[in-house]
Amino acid sequence: MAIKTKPTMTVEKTLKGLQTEVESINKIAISVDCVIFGFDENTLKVLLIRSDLKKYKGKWTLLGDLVKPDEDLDSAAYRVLKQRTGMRDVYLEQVKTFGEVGRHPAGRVVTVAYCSLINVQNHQLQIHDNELHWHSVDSLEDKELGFDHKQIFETCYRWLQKRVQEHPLGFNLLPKKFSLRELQNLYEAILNKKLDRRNFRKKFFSMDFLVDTGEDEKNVPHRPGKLYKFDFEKYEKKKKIWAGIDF
Amino acid sequence: MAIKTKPTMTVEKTLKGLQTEVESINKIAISVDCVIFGFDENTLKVLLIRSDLKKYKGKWTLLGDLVKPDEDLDSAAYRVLKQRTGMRDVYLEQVKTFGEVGRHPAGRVVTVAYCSLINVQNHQLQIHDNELHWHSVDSLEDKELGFDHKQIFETCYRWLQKRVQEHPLGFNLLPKKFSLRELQNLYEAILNKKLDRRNFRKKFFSMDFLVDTGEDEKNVPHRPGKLYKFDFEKYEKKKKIWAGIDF
DNA sequence: TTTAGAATGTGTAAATTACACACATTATTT
DNA sequence: AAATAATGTGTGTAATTTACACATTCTAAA
Repeated sequence: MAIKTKPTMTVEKTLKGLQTEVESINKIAISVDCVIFGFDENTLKVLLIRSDLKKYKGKWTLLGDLVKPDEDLDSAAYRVLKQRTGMRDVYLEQVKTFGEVGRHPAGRVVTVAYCSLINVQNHQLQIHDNELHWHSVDSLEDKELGFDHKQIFETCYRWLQKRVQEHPLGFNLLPKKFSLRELQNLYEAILNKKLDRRNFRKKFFSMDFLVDTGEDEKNVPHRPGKLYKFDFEKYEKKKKIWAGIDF
Repeated sequence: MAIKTKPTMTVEKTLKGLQTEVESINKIAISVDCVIFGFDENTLKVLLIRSDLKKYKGKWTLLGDLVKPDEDLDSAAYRVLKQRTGMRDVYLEQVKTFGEVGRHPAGRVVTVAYCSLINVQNHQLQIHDNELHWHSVDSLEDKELGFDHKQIFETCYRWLQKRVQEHPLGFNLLPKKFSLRELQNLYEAILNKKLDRRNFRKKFFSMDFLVDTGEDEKNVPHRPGKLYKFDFEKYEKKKKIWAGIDF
């Protein structure tokens, strides 16, 4: 290909000059917002907090905070998570950035949305704020959220629905050891549809990442199922390259 | 689930107060960077420009700019694209945000990466900057880019490879009317592997979104192929819900 | 202790989809 | 007119997905 070009004066910017430019223009703040999913009572839930902003008084919002000047984006998201839930070592992944001019009433704030998956069983006692609550994903359908957080939530939820079918994220929502019924309940809750039990089992067994712990469920009012754990190491070694055109 | 909670003093922030907080903290600038793909001479290419920063003199970089305080992120990306290539109505989608503390030498700059796909044929005369050039994706492998742009490019390229198999983006890289060979060449270039011609055709015909224009290729030194166009409207109506657990 | 209930655990046949593969056709060029 | 080079099409096989039913095991209640 022949691109027609003509020489131009190239103005070389100095580091100093650009620094000034940066400082003069940065009237934009940046924040992170976490869509924190949990799975409990066979229901997919999201952690929300009451807005501390008068304008949105009474409205539920995602957990978020401004990013500090010397802080990585991921670290900021992680900090929010730790501060609000007391949890460490949780699954956290960036999903999308929302930056419409009018999205925040206090001025220009661009926010980076993160999706987090936590195991509610291990950590339920660590939440100490009265205004922090789990909401079933279903119940959000007709709930208004503050800011553009409804839109952010929906983006992250759709992201999760797709992602969970291609990567083994779901296990982050379960205890280390889980029964296949629990796993299926989780997938049914996330995807919001019934799955065939036998085919579901076949699918997961054929992937060959589930390890039989030798233990059974305890305290269930019926025949206990076997408990499995997910072999992340084996998965990392064997994971597939995506292939196949399909739309 | 019973979350143990205790009442806390909730400090209600006023809009004014938060505004001050935002202003005091916003030492972070935000930019957009565009990974602009084109397809020419059966090769996937990326549009790069010479860094205007002394530190990266001589290095190629992505096209980007700081986001203005009163400008949406998407608009900023679109502006960069229009300014540098003179093109309108192009495919543009946000991919990921990069915000590590040390990523920019001039200070803290968080950048939102966009992927753009353009039809080189329609627009090749619009590029007027001598320091703006197409680089084959292959050739980037052993080229150093300025800033963290190599990483950004790689993220966007992998994103494209996956995305193009699930959504009809690819057509944005081709003329409105194209032969199946061109389409296959495109996919082979993006995915960097040979595909079976018959199965490729079968696949696309069975999706039933290709419309026979009745025209043939012109000026080819062999039997001309039929020209097709993609029926985006039909696609929008019929598009599938993704299904199938697989990892 | 017996029985009813409820969930676990397993196999197979049919249908669909993916893959490998070969030859006749059509236009161009010499 | 013949050689070349790419287009255009079909079929058999393997792999995957889907639909579907019954015996087993443990719990809880009678």
